[in-house]
Amino acid sequence: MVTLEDVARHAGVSLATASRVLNGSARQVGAGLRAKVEQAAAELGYRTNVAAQTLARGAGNVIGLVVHDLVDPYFAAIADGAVRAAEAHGMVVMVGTTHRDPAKEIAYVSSLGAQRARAVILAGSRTDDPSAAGLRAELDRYRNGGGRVAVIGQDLLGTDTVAVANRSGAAALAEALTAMGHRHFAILAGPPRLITAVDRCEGFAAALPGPAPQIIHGPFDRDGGHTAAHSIGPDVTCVFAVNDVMAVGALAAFRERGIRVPEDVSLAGFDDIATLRDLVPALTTVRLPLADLGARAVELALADDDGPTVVHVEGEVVIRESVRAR
Amino acid sequence: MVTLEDVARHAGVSLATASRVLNGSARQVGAGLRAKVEQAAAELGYRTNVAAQTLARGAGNVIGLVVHDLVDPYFAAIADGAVRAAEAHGMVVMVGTTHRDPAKEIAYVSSLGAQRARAVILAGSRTDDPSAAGLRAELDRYRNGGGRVAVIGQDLLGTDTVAVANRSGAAALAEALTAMGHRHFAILAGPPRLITAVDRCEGFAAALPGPAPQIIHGPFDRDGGHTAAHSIGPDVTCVFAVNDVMAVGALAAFRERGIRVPEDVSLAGFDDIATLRDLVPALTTVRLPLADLGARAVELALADDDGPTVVHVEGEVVIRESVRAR
DNA sequence: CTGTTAGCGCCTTCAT
DNA sequence: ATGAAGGCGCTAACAG
Repeated sequence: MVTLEDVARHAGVSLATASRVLNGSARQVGAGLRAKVEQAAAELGYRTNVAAQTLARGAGNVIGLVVHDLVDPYFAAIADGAVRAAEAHGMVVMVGTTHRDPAKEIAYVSSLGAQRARAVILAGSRTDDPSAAGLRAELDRYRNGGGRVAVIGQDLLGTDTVAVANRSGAAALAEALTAMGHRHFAILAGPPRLITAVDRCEGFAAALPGPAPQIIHGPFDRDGGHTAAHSIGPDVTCVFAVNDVMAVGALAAFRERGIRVPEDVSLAGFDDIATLRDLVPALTTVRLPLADLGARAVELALADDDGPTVVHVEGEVVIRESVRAR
Repeated sequence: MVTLEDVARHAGVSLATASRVLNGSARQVGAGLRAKVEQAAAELGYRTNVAAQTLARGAGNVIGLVVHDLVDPYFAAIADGAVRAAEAHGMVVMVGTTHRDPAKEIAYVSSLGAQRARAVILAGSRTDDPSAAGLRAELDRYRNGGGRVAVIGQDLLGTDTVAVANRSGAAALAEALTAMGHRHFAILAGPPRLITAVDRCEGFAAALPGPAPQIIHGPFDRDGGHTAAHSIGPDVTCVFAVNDVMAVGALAAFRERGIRVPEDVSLAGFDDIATLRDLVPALTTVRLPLADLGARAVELALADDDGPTVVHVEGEVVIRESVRAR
């Protein structure tokens, strides 16, 4: 491994000069020496040792991203946006997947702290229960060490956050559906303590003028939607799944039972997952700028503002074939 | 930031002892001191400084993963497997997305070299053209620096590789389709120089007993399949898209033109993307253990064998509704 | 503008 | 089993 010192010697300059041209920011080196150094570096095949650099500088160039599941297109899209934004800032991202295990989430934050990561981005909403205390403590520790934290979802950790307007988005969807003549709804509501799910569910229900909707809880994924769909009451004309992936599960369940969408029942989701755009019937949903969410979180975490900043992101109702007017 | 030295002082032991307790491998420290150190570390909230550790040890704990696009479920699944496997080895994964830009691929490998990454995993097949020379050079440099590299796809870089049996998988599919009575095929073949695409296309074509198939080139993604599908000849009874995502595009194109699948034409893909499992009609395809691909690549790269190891992975033909017997 | 010189935090022989 | 001391490769004041 060739070191900076090798380069300096080879170029006949001091270590400091070599450092300045190869890594330093303010370019205060004469053109002659600069060229010599650059050539020497090229000839020797020098590579910066990031570990040494990080140690000396006291700050690294990694951004940590913690998601539940990369296979879930929701998180994949967020990760994509985050990676792009990080790259634009000359940072690299380290991803951790928790598969919904709170302990792993904590472990990742801890690990990222050890890496002296510049920032950590948490995607996937925190569940409302006490186990979150551990995470909170770990995050505080991380921040005390000088790290920045940004959360995608809701503002409840007192950090920078990209807040998704789940309530109002769901409400807007409810209104659109109501305007199309629907009165009897069922909500595939997801886990009773998952804040994102609860917000969407409540926002939707609260905006309904007619009778209270049937609420069916279950897992936040495809199979959760599939299972929940089996419990839907007979007079329901429109089903709202709190995310697109669940809606897909519901769609499959309906198909299995010979229930046609949208002829027999209308169906709507939330997120507008791109990979699902070719589904038939096309899913009515609330579009979220997923990649943006990730990118903005990175921007927030990297901006050196003082207090926690909260950015609000609205969804947009998109009516497609899976819903039919009554 | 509390350092190891702080911990040592607080525990009344030497720096070396503290190091051995907190990070070293062979545990050669007395129970008494060990306890003291652990308590001190806990009280002070000590966190290993990975950068310092990496510098001192000369080797870090990061594995680099370079993919084209995290939003593509194919890569997302691979990334998922890689992250899990890495975690099992106490490593973390840094992902880079190239969005099919060869220059970015090189840049990432370079960056990972600077990070002294333990290994880099390259997913997404190398294109056959000369621009690959740059990548090759960069990889050699990386390996000369002591890094391991593993490739997912085909064995052509002389590195550890998880080789996907694209040819034989496609051939098996062709045979199955032929056995169902199909004779006139079209292949949505992807880019003419993308090895994975070419192998699948050729493997399929070579296994056909009847007339030569119509071959239509285009991008390797959803829109590529969509566009290519418009050029399909009138007598074709079965279409093979070289990956599932392209098949989805083709499906959409058929739908737009009122061509029914599988009544009017049969359709098959490759990969068996889980997210697409609920498509209607369900896609006939060749199943690949995607997450395994990523995990195995990590295992390969981490195993300290001597020469390059090549692991072969077979696909499995899965017949679903999108194909109908003639 | 360029060179000297301390560290950054940890690991690891080498003695004891 | 434990401690002392020299680096790992780079950056960042300080001097010239």
